[in-house]
Amino acid sequence: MEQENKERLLKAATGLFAEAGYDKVSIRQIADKAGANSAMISYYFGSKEKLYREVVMEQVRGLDHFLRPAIRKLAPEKILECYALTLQAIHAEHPAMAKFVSREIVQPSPSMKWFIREKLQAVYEILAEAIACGIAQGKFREDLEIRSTVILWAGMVNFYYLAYNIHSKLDEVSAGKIVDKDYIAQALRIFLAGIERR
Amino acid sequence: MEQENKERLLKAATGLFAEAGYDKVSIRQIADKAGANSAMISYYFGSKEKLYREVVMEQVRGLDHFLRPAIRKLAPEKILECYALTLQAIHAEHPAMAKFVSREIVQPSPSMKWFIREKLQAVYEILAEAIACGIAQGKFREDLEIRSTVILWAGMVNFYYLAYNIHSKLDEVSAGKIVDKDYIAQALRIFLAGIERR
DNA sequence: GTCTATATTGCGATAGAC
DNA sequence: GTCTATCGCAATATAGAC
Repeated sequence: MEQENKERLLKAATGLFAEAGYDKVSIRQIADKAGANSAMISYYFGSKEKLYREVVMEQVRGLDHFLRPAIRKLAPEKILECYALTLQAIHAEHPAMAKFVSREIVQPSPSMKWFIREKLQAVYEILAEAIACGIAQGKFREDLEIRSTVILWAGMVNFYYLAYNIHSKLDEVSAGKIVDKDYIAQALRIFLAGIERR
Repeated sequence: MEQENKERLLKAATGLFAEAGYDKVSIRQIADKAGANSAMISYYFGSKEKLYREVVMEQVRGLDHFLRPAIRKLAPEKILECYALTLQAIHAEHPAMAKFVSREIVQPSPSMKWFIREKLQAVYEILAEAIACGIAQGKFREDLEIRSTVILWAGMVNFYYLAYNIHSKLDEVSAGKIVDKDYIAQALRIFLAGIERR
């Protein structure tokens, strides 16, 4: 019961930060949403920035699933798929989370640069290795420039979550919305068909 | 000579906003960079927000090249290419510009929502029509879900600029950087190969 | 641990001299 | 048109009572 407040603050902060970003959210808003006092943020986390840091770290930890050593042993196309599925899983757990991760990719908070850079570098290296490996195995086209190819795949996957608020409102005429799973599946189909050797 | 200050403020604001975003930039910073007085911002633009609005509008106007009526008459794959080239041109003119456009796509400023939505809707419709048209002409696969396909292409193009600061520092070991033109060319090759009917 | 009250800072905006 | 000085506000952080 004692730690309940801390947990509620963390949860409230996650939702608000994800929705509106660091600057647009005040510690009072967070405290209100958590049903706690704003002074509790300093008490538990030290400062708003440290709270934010904790939130981001918790979210980005979702990427660790993709960073398991076992991943590197998969077939190249499976590695690409796994990256997309990991982000999808993060997003499924809480619709605001992947947006969070993506936002930190685009504009890392100053105090988190080291952390983000380290994570992204690791993710990048696995994807780059997968592409290189696929080329070496004759599965992917030889003329692929590896770095661009990695960014392309990251773009196809991340942009969907980044722009979620926008595209979910576009084209409202047509029936139904895009389903995450279908989007990812189609992305993978198109990308693999696009880089496959023929 | 009289209007020089206004112009310099606009220029300084563009650079700073593009780099750090609206919230992280103060009117005093803008004035300093422009070598002007912060009171000049109210004088010329009315408020910080109106200055921002002017900056965004000027940047987003770059998209108008893509919104020319003549575009719709091009072949589907040419339309896709034109979208990418338009963003590339925006970016080439000033390395911070496309990032700007992309950021407003991801998180439109409250006061600009109407404007952004309108522009994006128009861009989206042209791209969606191009995809639909390509399918009808038997050029693209029939199983493509149009909305997802549009977002995929937008993602491939936009994410490159969004994440520019990051990926330009990744993989520093390898020689040279990715050239915008080459990235776009490869993106188009992969995407078209990925959606083409076979 | 929790709350109130407040210290402190930095911001956007403006009044008014020149 | 441009500058200085300052107002008013909102935000973070903290001291101190309970």
